[in-house]
Amino acid sequence: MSASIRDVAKRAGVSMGTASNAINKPEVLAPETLHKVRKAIVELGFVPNASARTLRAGRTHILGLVVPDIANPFFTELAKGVNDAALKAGYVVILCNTDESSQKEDQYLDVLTSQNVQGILITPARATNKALTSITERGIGLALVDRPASGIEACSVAVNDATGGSLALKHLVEGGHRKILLLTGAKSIPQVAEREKGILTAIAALPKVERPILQTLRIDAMTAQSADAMLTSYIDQKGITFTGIICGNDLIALGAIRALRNINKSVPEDVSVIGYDDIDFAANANVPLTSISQPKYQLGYAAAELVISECEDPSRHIHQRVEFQPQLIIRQSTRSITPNKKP
Amino acid sequence: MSASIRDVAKRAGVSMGTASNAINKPEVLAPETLHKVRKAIVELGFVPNASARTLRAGRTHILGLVVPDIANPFFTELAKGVNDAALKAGYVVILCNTDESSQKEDQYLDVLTSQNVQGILITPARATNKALTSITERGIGLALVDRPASGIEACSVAVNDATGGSLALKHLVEGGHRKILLLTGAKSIPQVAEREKGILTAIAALPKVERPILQTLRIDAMTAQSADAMLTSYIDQKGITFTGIICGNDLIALGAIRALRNINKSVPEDVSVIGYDDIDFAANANVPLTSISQPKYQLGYAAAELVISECEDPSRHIHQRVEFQPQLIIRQSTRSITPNKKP
DNA sequence: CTGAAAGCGCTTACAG
DNA sequence: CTGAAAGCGCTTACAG
Repeated sequence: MSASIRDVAKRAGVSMGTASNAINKPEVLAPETLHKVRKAIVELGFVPNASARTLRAGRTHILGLVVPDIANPFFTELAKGVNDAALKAGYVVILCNTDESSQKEDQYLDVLTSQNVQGILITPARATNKALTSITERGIGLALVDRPASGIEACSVAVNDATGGSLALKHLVEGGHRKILLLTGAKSIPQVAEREKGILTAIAALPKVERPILQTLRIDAMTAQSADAMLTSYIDQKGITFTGIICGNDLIALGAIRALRNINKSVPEDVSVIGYDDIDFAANANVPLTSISQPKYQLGYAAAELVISECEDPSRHIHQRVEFQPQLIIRQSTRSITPNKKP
Repeated sequence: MSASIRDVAKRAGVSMGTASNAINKPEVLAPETLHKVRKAIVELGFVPNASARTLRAGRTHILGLVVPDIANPFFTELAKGVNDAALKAGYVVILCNTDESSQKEDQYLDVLTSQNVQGILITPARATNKALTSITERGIGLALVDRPASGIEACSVAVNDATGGSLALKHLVEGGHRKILLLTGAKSIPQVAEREKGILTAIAALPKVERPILQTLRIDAMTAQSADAMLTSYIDQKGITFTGIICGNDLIALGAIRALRNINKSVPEDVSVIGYDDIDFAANANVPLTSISQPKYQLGYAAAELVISECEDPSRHIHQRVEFQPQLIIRQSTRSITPNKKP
């Protein structure tokens, strides 16, 4: 059997209470006593039993992270942020992958509840989930990630997608592009819709002479394959009626570049392509991708901090909405087509 | 405060022990008693406290998954497999990302221990970790993932890396390649060493005339960037002294292709390149990658099943080593340079 | 600064 | 079939 705090106390020649204090409130102990206890802890390889601790103190130090697709690099990075913030605060996180299924989501929410998690971080599969309210009612901390909290008493951490869309558009327009293709997914995806709104707003704000013509091509799945196939057939029918493409994400951008290459068009010489997300691979692609970067890691980190602060001091906690700003990362997949514009 | 089993007992007019039995061993109760207790449970909305239960009964239904880098698509897929298997069996998994740091690994191992996880799945950062033995000694189930168990009493699930290396080599040799560069990481990484062994074995088994000359270039990090930089300077000094490259993983392959492209060499026309892992992106790269595929998801799923079976019935459990076989996936980054060889 | 003692909520032998 | 009691391992007032 593994050592208990009783063994530690015995070995160090102190009481259990003192041994406990050595771990939880080292500052109240005399240095010598502390040293003795620590020595005993090391020698015995003592690890506190979390269940006992929880039972007494009422805190599990467990968080739940619920995401639609952990295979998506976006969520992977986010998960890393959550993990690091959690570890730093002495929390641990249970990972729940829902495959975009609301049913699996509810199932996980139940499991997390029965595990007495102190907080839950979630990017809901759908716009709303009524199960979420019962979470907060049970006194479990909650934070919405990559989606602003709407109609729910909770913290949220998100990135401004409208700004992101506008950044992409402005970059192309400043490069002299006036015929732009928007290659993206279904409008029912909140992020897609929001970015589109940003693009339209940015166009409206432009002086008339600079306003580009915007075509939109929606693809079924936000993957490279889908983008490649649909762009190819689009060009087949219409020809290349644009000088720049704004993509729904980096995978789509990569697919678009491949489609163009297959018909012997190169990027950025013939067409400029801009992605979204700035996934790790974007910088390492054959044509390093210009993209809109989102602070994925920070998104997770901030959300975890928020939930943890709620767990630590629920009474003083105030729900907040944190919003990050996306950032334009210029690499080699876009170029200016305005001759002699800048000095 | 939420109701405790004491409240239930009081309300039902029975003892706590009887109330407990109503939940855990309903068959030993008189039907009437059972009914009374159940009624009280419903009326009070009683939910058992998992920590108390665990403290007494000793099972948390929590698993820990420790990986070096969750951002690596290989481990992401693996994690999905683990999660799915766990959910199916009513377990939940705590994700631990070590960033290849042994220190972080030990830290997580401690946290998992103190959380009383019932089992741990781990791909250790280094060849051995003495902390692992103390895990099994504590009665925590253990499975080594993507690494055969050596010197440790535990289950393991791995892919035969020697076979993988040999598959890669044979593919190039069959394509007529006789000058091959092995572009990989440090030999201290078990997988790297094992694949290399497979390559050498395969060479030795070849008829003398077919035996290729093998050069080896080791890079610091198994990333595209590192591969690009080091291959570029290697070629700078020696020129292109090979017709094919076997890479340590797909990221390296992607970096190699970029390096070649920068000096106007194309793949596979000038040089054939073969990757390893067959990550999702491999198929969608600009030059779709020939690669050695590993059953990532299944690796995780199988390992989780093994650990869970150990948790469920430790006495009857027998440690086993599961080995999967890698598979050659031929795409467009390699080609045969033997003219008129095949009909 | 340290120790003795109560108790977190539950389960589990053990009597009866 | 049911109840009284011990105890899982820890933390936390409370004395001293």
